[in-house]
Amino acid sequence: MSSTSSIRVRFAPSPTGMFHVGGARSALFNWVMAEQSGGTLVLRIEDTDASRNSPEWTEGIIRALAWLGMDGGEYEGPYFQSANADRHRDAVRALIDQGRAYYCDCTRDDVVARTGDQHKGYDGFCRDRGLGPGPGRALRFRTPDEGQTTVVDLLRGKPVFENAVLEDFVIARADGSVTFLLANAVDDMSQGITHVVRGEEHLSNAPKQQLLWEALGGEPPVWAHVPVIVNEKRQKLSKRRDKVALEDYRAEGYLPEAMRNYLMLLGWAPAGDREIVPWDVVVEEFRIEDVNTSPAFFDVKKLRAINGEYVRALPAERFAAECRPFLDDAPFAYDPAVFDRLAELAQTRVAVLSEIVQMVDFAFLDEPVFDEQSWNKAMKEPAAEILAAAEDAYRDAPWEADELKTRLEAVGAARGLKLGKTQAPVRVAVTGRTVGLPLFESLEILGRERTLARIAAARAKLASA
RNA sequence: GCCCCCGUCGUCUAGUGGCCCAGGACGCCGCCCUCUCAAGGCGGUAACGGCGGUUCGAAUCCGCUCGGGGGUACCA
Repeated sequence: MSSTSSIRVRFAPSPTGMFHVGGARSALFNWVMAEQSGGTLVLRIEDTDASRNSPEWTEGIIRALAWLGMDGGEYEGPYFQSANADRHRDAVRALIDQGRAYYCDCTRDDVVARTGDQHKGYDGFCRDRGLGPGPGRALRFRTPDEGQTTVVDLLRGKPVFENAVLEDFVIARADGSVTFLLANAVDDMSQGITHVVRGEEHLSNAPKQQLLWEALGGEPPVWAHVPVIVNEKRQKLSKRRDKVALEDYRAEGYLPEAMRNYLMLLGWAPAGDREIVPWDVVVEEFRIEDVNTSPAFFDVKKLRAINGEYVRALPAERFAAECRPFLDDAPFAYDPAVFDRLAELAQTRVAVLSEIVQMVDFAFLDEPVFDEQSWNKAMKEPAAEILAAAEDAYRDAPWEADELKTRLEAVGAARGLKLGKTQAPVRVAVTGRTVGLPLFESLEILGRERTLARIAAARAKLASA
């Protein structure tokens, strides 16, 4: 991207549902392009379908973009497509005057009845009927009968579409409202958009919109249709069947930096064997023309791994701070000072922030959770004996991790057991689980009184079983 | 059906005629470290969809074929 040309890109979501990862990736691609070229990113909310829009979705989009790093200062807008109705109407008027649009009273059923195919598109029935405006009449764009439309696409070369196979598509509904194809093109035109970067599902719209640009006297933009993101069955991610809401990932404790990094990796890679790269490196090195042209699978496992990298790289106090919202939602009250000590032990063990809760809950719950599997696994012979000995050994021990470890080691050694075996019943008695934070540091933080009480409780339970 | 796009390990990718009997990462497996689990270290598993060309030489170029996907709405 030359720095002299001032490019204008846009992200144009429709507020019809939860903001999803596919949209996030499109937004990111556009943002990077604007950043690296010194150009402008325009945010336009495409709210022309009143029946499916809702203000809450618009707020969700803006909130999600902010989470990803795009606050109001990163883009121009938001503009609302519904506010451009005058311009849309003018464009429609111009098309009618030019004879490029005509009225049509066919219903979907009429068309299907004639063509016998649910997916065949409009058959041009009303092309030359000379219908005027009226109830039940939509306005269609008359596509050229011959010639071809070549779409210049940064990722796909120059796909050529025969104009003859482009159907006469609807530009204004019977109620007068305009459709996506028209509104989107007119807004791009009037907002001076130079590069349209969007999902591949729009590729077949490009020739239609380009025809509109040309009919309206505009110089068509450069297109870049990025591949769709797919699920494990290699189908486009769907809000219905796949987990795609960005908000869900945020709520689980994925970091925006990690999500951003991962999303950029879908179809693109920095030079060299690098994957974890800070945003400014992405801005510097990303080239839209290098984006892969084949669909990419949204792999949560990989996202999780990358998130883990970012979590571990966090300064300790920031890690603790990021964890706090998850603890606030947990079913117990916690002492921040105690938590800070535990956080240090937990940081390498947490890949997704929400996991922090079960990592530290033992320290804040009155009694540890009861996990049957853990209990059954650890409380086998000679668990009762070990617990009894541990209780004795700890009763007057200096309350310090190393000392606690040494004493339990001795308990095990007396029975020919390694620490790995000996610690299991103590761990389950105190934390409820077989896996968790380093045990002796945990005990030190928990304190003598509660540790002994829990060991005693476990012994009692074991005895009564 | 028609139009368009796509095809390297299970996954995300590197690779633009020789550096590739294909590199990295995630996953998976094993070993080391180790109080559990992680983290970390080391090692392993595993791919150019197929067939024909072009070329001294092809993952890279061409053709065909097979496979996958997107679109085909008075949704966006």
